[in-house]
Amino acid sequence: MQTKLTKAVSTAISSLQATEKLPQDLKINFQVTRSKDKAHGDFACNIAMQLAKQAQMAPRQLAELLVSNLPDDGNIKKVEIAGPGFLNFYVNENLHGEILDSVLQQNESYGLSKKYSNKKVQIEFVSANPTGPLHVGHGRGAAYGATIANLLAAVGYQVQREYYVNDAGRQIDILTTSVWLRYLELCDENFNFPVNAYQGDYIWDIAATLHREYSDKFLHHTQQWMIDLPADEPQGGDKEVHIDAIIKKAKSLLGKDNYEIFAKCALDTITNDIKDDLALFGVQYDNWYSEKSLITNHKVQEALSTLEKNGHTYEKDGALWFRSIQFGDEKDRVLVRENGNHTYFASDIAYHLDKYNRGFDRLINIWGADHHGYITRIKAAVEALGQDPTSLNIPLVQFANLYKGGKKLVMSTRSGEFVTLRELRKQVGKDAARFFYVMRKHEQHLDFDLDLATSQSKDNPVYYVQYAHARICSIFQQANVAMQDPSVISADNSQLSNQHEKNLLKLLEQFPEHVLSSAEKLSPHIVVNYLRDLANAFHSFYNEKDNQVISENLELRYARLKLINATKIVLYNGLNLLDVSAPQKM
RNA sequence: GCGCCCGUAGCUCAACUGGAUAGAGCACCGGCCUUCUAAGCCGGGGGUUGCAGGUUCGAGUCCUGCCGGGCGCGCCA
Repeated sequence: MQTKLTKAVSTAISSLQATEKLPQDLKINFQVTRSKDKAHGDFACNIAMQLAKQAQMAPRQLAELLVSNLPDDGNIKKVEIAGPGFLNFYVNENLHGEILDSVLQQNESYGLSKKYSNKKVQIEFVSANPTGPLHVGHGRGAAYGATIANLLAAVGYQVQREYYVNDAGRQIDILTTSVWLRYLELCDENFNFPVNAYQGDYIWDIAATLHREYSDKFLHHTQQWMIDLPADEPQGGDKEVHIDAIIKKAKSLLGKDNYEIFAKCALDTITNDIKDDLALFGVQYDNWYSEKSLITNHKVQEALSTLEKNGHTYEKDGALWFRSIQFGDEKDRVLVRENGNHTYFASDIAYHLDKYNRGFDRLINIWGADHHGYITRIKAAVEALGQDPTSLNIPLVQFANLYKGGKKLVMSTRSGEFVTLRELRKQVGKDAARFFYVMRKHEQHLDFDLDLATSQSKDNPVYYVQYAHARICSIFQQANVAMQDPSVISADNSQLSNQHEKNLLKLLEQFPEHVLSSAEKLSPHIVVNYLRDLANAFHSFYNEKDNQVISENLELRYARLKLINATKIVLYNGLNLLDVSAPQKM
């Protein structure tokens, strides 16, 4: 309908231009939008105000001219000129509730569209370092990413969901060494556990697994590796230097193969834990991509060669640099260090090149807000590789602050002080957590009140929507009618005439638009807000005594069953996009 | 110091990317259950959209400068 009206207005302009009532060279950029207020018709158009100056006419006068030149269209019932010069359209849509037939017919696919069906998108999210369990901060990225993926799929995209596993680099060495040290403690060795090692209990668990399997096989007495060790922080030393020295000792004492046993066990245990955790959170991935594989498959080398070949690099101070200033970055960046090791940035470039080589039209990286300084850099690299940087979107997800007892909780992975995603899910349930996380704009800070979320009370907004769904199911049960009953399917839509019913019809019709804009703006909260509106419209309808669905009047009864059946379908489809369940009973 | 994000009702957030009288939930006050689930509905109070300018038919939204909060500025990952 919106596009029809847009076209009608355009035609009016052209015909006015043809008769030279309007100048030829107009900058035209107008919108037809749904009116917020019923008094402003169904749709509103701002064209007259936009063109007033260019046409050298008063907006209202221009509006009248436009109205009289609108093509004859059966859809338009009435046009009013209002306010400063809005065209308010009253349209002949949905007068008889035709929308219900499409909803029932399309059922689970109502709301889906094919607008982007020729596009392949990859969405990479969470990608937390596999050095510990996911915490509530990761939860937001997980919920947001999974929902975005659902939304993009709903508008036709072929979607691949990917997790980039940072299984290379120093943090993995720290992890491995932390496990080994805990293992030594299980062998009854005594020493001060380094402050910079991972402190969480899960490290004990991994160490215990290895100790059960190998007993004291990897035991090296403390005296062996303590000698010549630089002091740790509490002893007035540098914690980074201290841990690096222990890593070095661990590698040499254990030998490559045995060290690898610790590394692999730690990595596998944690990665599997993350996989399980996400799966229980309703988040499924199509691909887990290993950072290490980039190195073993020489992809980092390839990416660097490409950059070098295109003249985007130079050597300075013994290091290889990327000329990112040329692409708008504030300074050039190191790719290969003086010591010959490539930087994380270099492998990230290789990773992105590989993504493009896999044939995606569009890439979406969901990052935590603390990575924002990294965006220009990676986009610069993408451009230097000959790709269009606008095909890479990087929505930033702001942190979720946790509150308990009115106090903000401070979290840190290294110290092991954090609330895990698993814990949160156990306390509030998957549905509430998923819903809560995407209720707000992603670039907005989110205050997660644990007391509220765990209260299982009516304050929890997810219940409101689910309750509407459950109520509808219950009515069908009371009426003892199947949702697919022919009397429901073929019920007479024109029975539905009061304000509550019309409201519902209007909202049902808008669902596909909201899914579309939610997907295009990468903003799940649009769907969330829509579902709340729809649930509200249903609850209002339900509470009106005159709206008793199970009415003595059978024609009316079936028409209303049809109406609430369509409402149920849309509630279900909407919740499904959020991976939130739609219970039959509550 | 430089850069990015944010500032809207007592609290948590919307506002269709520049549109008409800035809307919801929570909290507060008052109504509605012998009739399809009261985890619900209806009504009410509550605002100089951080401050000051600017751009235009029109600004919460855009530009400038302040104030306040978050984050980032490594040959770390």
